[in-house]
Amino acid sequence: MSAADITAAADRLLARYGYRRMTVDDIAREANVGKGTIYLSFRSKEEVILSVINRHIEATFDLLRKIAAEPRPAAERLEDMLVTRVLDRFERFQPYGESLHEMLAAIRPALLAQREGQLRQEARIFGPVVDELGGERGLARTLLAATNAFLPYYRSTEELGGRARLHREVRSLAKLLVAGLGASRLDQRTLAEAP
Amino acid sequence: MSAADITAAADRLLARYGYRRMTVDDIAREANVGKGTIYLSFRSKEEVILSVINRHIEATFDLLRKIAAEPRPAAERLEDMLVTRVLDRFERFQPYGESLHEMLAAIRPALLAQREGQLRQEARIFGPVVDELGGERGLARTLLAATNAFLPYYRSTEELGGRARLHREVRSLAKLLVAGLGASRLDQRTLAEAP
DNA sequence: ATATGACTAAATAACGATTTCGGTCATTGG
DNA sequence: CCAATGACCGAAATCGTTATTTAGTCATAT
Repeated sequence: MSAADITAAADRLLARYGYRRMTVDDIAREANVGKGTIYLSFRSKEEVILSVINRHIEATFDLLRKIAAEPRPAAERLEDMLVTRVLDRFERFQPYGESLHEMLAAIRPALLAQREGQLRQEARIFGPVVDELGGERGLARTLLAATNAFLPYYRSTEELGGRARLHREVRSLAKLLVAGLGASRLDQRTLAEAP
Repeated sequence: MSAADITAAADRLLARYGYRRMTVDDIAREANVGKGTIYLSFRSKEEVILSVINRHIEATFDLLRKIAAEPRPAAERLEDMLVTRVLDRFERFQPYGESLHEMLAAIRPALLAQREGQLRQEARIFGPVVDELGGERGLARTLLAATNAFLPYYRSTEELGGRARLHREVRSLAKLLVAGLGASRLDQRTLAEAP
């Protein structure tokens, strides 16, 4: 029951103080539980942080699934999904400010360990919509790779520019990618052969 | 006359020892000049490193210009340019191994300061070829953004996987982007309106 | 002029003393 | 009973200080 409470408490503290100056005792106090209680739900402090991050990522995935199921042309849905993938993540991690990178750096190995699984999961959300358009199986992964450079994980918040600029750039890219997907349906052979 | 020699010497040392354990005295010894001589051509150690990096980047730009000028269909040229942009950079920075990131981190501010200019320069190389295909002015920048996630600057060498995998992924993305560009020519309006 | 390397100030490492913090576990109160 | 706790432990971070290294300068030499 308290696992979610602990995660929520850690999230609040992360946004306020950043990773370095958030101790396990702090989390316990903020969540109104004893320190030991945290270790009934999590194996380590790192796992608590990971849980915070994953909650955000899962929330974005939910949004993507919702868009994927909307009754609109697949092209529109796919474009919006790509934009949402980037913008929702941006908005979710914006509050952590520059301390985000300190945090990501601190748990980098664990993050990398699960990144592949998460990409696979995300590809599974995009897959069916890609299917509706032109079909090549691996293209969902390609779409993700193309938009990855806009994620906070890769660029610092300031490098991403303001929300408005990011929105413009990623929208433009999304349109281009969807257009390419549409075209590839007409000309499958060109895309199939990869040296 | 010796500026190039110094840059070359620094490059050799960087690949061998990494950034941290390469002193200005080391560079002077390797280049067979006195330490003071280095400061006749460069304002600081940082500028020497920057010069090493820029030499590589310029070399890649030369390759791109060459491809842009080849007597082939614009679509083929553009696709190869995108692949080359990523793969040539990969091969050039591969030798530095993991010490690359330590180096990039050390001179990050200077790097960021010139990044915008370099992107503009690169966009100017891609621009004409994009024009030949479908034309939208800003799309060159979009193409660069889409392939940025594959550059060593953003991912660690190991995250990029082996050369073969990187090649496959970026080729696939390049084909998709070029296809999209071709399609956008037929349907300009869709791409023009960005919220 | 041009190049140099001894010199200096500043950064970085080394080190031990001290504090902080993640994780455990014997105790407790519901 | 046993889920929850917080005092406790050792490892790791931090600090204050000294020793060493190194980036950058400049008087001198070629």
